[in-house]
Amino acid sequence: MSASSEHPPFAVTVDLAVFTIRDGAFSVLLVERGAEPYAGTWALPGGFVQVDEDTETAAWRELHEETGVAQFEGHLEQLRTYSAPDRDPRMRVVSVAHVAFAPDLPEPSAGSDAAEARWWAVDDLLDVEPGSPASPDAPALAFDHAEILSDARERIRAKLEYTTLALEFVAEPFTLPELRRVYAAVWGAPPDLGNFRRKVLGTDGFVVATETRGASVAGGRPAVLYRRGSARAIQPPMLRTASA
Amino acid sequence: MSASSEHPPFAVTVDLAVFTIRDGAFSVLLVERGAEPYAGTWALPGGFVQVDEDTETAAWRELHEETGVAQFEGHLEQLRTYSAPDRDPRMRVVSVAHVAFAPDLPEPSAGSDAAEARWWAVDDLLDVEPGSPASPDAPALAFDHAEILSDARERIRAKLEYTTLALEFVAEPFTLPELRRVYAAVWGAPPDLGNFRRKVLGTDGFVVATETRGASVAGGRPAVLYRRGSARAIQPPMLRTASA
DNA sequence: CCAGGTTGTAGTCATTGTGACTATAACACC
DNA sequence: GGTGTTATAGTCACAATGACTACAACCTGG
Repeated sequence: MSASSEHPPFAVTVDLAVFTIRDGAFSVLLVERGAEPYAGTWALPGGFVQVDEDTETAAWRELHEETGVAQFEGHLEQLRTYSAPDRDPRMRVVSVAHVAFAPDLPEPSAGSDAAEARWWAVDDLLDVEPGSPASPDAPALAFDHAEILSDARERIRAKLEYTTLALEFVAEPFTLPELRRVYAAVWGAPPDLGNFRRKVLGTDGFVVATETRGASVAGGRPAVLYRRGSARAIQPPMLRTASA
Repeated sequence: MSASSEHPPFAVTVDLAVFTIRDGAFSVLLVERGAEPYAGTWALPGGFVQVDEDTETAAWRELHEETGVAQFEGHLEQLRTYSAPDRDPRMRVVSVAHVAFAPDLPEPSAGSDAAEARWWAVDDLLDVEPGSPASPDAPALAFDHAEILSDARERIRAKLEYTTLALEFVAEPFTLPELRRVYAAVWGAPPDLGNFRRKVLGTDGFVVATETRGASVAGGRPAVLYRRGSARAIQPPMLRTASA
């Protein structure tokens, strides 16, 4: 890096898009802001990075603080960094956004400073197609969090195609229809039933069958129970089709 | 974000992995560091982000300064952010790495503070497979730049599969064999000749044929000249095969 | 206890795309 | 004009997919 004479001080934060599936809806955790700016509006959870942390450590820490879940079972990865000079009116802030996934989590305890925290259906916050807020009673998100959320959703939609990331959204043991509902929730439409089964079962290490089978849920035939396999990639990918 | 009492000051930098194809080799621009730390070693170009810039603007600015090319024709995108607490011994630095592509560029003028700047074949700096430095006379890179470079290469290798990004490495007009050499250089082995043509020509908007054809280069049949098309995605992707 | 709705599982078939080839065309140079 | 080199065109078997149909296993209500 150049020996430019000035290196202005920045504040570095992490923002978290924490996703889960709740009642069949692809949902994200938001906190209501208690302080200015944007007091009273909803925002992605996050916080300042400490001096001795990298951003991923900070993200894990904030995740535990905000969700109150000590044993967070799930996945966390960096999304991208947002650095528009005017994105925070108080000071010069650069935010490293992260994405996290988890099976259905309990309703979160209100965080330290957050007035409230709750799950929101993503489709109520964003347009179905990537764009600006849509739903009438949807809250406008603070800062550039609508953009972050939109980017995060697109990242997940894409990753479901070529990774086994959907497994992070289900608790073991699970059934194939349960796993399929993850795809349906994230993509907005379910993949074809038969083709989905063929693909999942045909991909070595995607899921591991157990001997047992669950109880019938809604009057139908009970489904076989599975556990997560060790495979992380789906090759060739399972594409979301335009139709369904 | 939480109202944590402390928000320690960080320096924010951008690091750039600028790639081109030189003499058939996938190459990256490095600068020799003139100042401590790591004086005398080679590093990715980069610099501090100014107060009124976002990181992408800073990356473009540094790119112009380092390459001396005012009219940089190419593509630039964010890679990811590196934030290990000890990555810079002087101070707490968070670096947002970017990746840039360009057709063959002139040998760069030495930047402001850089003792020297030149192109290096990426395969001389990194192991062929993602990992640590390999080549015997390869310079060890400063900071965590070997990791950044490795991540950048993998990003590009992957993006060639499902985007038309390879077009950014060739100057118009170009021939299909020229475009194929881009894939060969980045992937380490050329895609099958016939299948490559079928895929490129069969993807609407990848390339646009011109009437003219070039001169024979090495005693062979002259190839038809093409221009970049408007398509940005390749669907389904052109996969790099294990064989070639 | 049987009928009918509901859900999960198994298999089919035409179509598309690919990997691995072979054959032919158009040039340069000797 | 032959020979080497490079570009272009086409073939063929195989893998994977999208869109289906048929069947199995469970529930509940009459």
